[in-house]
Amino acid sequence: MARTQGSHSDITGPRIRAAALKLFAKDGYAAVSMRQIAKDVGVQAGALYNYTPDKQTLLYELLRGHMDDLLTVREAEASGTLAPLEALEGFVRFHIGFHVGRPDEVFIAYMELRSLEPENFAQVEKLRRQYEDELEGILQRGLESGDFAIDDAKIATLAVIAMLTGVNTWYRAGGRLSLEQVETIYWNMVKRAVVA
Amino acid sequence: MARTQGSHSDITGPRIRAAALKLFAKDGYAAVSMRQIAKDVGVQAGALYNYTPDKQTLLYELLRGHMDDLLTVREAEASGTLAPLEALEGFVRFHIGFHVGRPDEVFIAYMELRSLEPENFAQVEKLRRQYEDELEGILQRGLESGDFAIDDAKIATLAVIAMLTGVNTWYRAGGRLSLEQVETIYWNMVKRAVVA
DNA sequence: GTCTATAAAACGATAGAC
DNA sequence: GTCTATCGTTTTATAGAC
Repeated sequence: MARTQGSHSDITGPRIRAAALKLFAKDGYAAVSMRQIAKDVGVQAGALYNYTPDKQTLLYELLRGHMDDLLTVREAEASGTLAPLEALEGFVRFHIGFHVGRPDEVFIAYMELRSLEPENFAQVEKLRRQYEDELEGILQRGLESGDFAIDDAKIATLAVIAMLTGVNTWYRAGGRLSLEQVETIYWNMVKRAVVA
Repeated sequence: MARTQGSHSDITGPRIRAAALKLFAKDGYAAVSMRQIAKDVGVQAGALYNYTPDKQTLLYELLRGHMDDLLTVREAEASGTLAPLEALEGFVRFHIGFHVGRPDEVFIAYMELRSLEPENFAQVEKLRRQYEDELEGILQRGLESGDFAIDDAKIATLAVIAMLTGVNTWYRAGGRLSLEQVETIYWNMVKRAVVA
């Protein structure tokens, strides 16, 4: 007989977040009900409220956690002492590698920003801006050193990030190209687009 | 006294589509109720069903109409006789100009694809693919003629479109750069990224 | 900590009067 | 063609038993 009641506080919390992440990515925050999340986890809807005060907080914590991960992992890998060209290559390869490894998180981080209430939106937006600022700094340094030839560092930043994040719309592990090959193809395009 | 009843078939239909477009873009299809759309138009919810059989069809017709516009306008402007370089420049400038002029349509065409039921999704997706194929053809021709130096025409297609569509996330008419300047900045980046 | 049960509100869609 | 009224369902969130 399967147990239908009992204490599972250690595992139910993460399972709720995993289910919410998967369902929000597939159907969108507004289209997913708390009952669907509960069913996916294997508990009744009321039990979810032992782990989150409401649905909005559940979304916010997913997006906030994703941005925290992004900045933490990036900080551990980045080096401030590289020349602009090497710094840019490092950023491009990092961005692709990090993002293709977390397709659901990346998808909701982009698609569900508007589902956040204003205060939550502002928090997440600040972190996203912080991430973009690193790339803009690299491009600006390369522009001033003469290594890069771009018309506008801010626009180039947004253009490069849009191009790189687009990988997630088609890349699937196990396809005809390895991750390293994909990184190299995109790095070649970025390099040619901005390097003098 | 404002009239509260009467016949307005000529204008109510377009007003419903305009309101739905605006609200879907702002809050997302699933988060917008028929009552909200009706309120924005200035009619009662029941009246909407004189113009659309259901909410899903309303979304489908918006997305379908946008893709039809895109392909129709593009067909009128495109020329099959240009050399790869000129054809590519024409595509880049067209894409940016068309998309920044229709921010709400572009936004829902991308964000609400998943809100379409399978048959509707397939229809819209086919048109999107058709649009991408023109760019892929230009890049493939340039690759074969030796005008372009890219690793993979399909990936370059997706990379260029992702980069160009990203303009919509930040461009606003009346900002510090004119549309023509923005087009030129992006064309410079695309040109350098793919031209041999 | 999870269950069952339910409160209170909102939803998509329809019926019938005018 | 639009209105009012409503049906039947689903929603988020809570209360209280275990």
